[in-house]
Amino acid sequence: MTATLDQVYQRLFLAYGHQHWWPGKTPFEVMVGAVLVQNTAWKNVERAIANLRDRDLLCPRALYQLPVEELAELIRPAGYYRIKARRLHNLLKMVAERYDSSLETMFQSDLDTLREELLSVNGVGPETADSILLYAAGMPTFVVDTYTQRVFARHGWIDFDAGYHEIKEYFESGLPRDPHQYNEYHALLVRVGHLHCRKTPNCDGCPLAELLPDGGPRQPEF
DNA sequence: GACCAGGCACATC
DNA sequence: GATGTGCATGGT
Repeated sequence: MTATLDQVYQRLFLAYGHQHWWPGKTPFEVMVGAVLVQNTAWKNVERAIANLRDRDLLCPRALYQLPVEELAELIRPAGYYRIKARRLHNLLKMVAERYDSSLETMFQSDLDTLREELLSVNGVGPETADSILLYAAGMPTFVVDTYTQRVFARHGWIDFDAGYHEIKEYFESGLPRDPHQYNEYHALLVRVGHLHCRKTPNCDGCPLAELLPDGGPRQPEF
C-alpha cells in the first residue's frame, strides 16, 4: 500500500468530517441497533427502535422480559424480524444471566473476555460483537464490514477473499490503538461505501479515487 | 420489478 | 474448509 492507513483516514475525514457514530442515544440502544442493522438499511432499524422507545422497552431487563413473539412484531420494520427477535433475546439472556442485566457491569470486563462472550451468543457474529464493544462500550476494537472489505480490496490493499480477522488485524496493526479513530474510521468507510462503493463501484468524485491502482478498481478473480 | 442494505447460522459437499 | 442458502422490510 503506497498510502498509509492514516493517510486514507485523513482523506476521508477531510471529505466528510465527523460522522457522529453510533447513531444511538444510549449504550443499550447501540447494542440493540447492532443486532437489528445486520444486512439491513439503518433507516429501517430506526423505525424498529422507535417502536421499542414508544413502549419504554429500551432497557435490558424490560426487553428481556418481553415475549419473543411480541418483540418480533415490534422490530418488524427492521426486516428478518423473527430471527432478529431470537438473536436479540439470546443476547439479552446472556446479559441478564452473566451481568444481572447491567451494561455498566458488563463493560467492566476486559475486551478479549467480553468479545468471546458476545461471540458465544447465537446471532452475534464478529461485526456485531465489535460494534457493541467499540460503539457501546468505547473499547478499542476495529469494526470490519462489507464496505471496509470492498473499498480496500478494490484499491488492491487487501485480498477480496481476506477474512474478517485478517482485515481487523490489518487495521489494528497499522493504526494507534485509539477507539476514537476506530470509531470515526469505520463510520467514514460506511459513508464512502454508500456513496461510491456499492456493488457496482462509482468512483467519480470519490475522495479515494486518486489512490486507485492503474486500470481502475480491482475485481475479484474467478 | 429488480436490486440492494452497516450479517449470521446452518446445510451440504 | 469452502460454498450456497434462508432470513424480510423498505428505499432507489
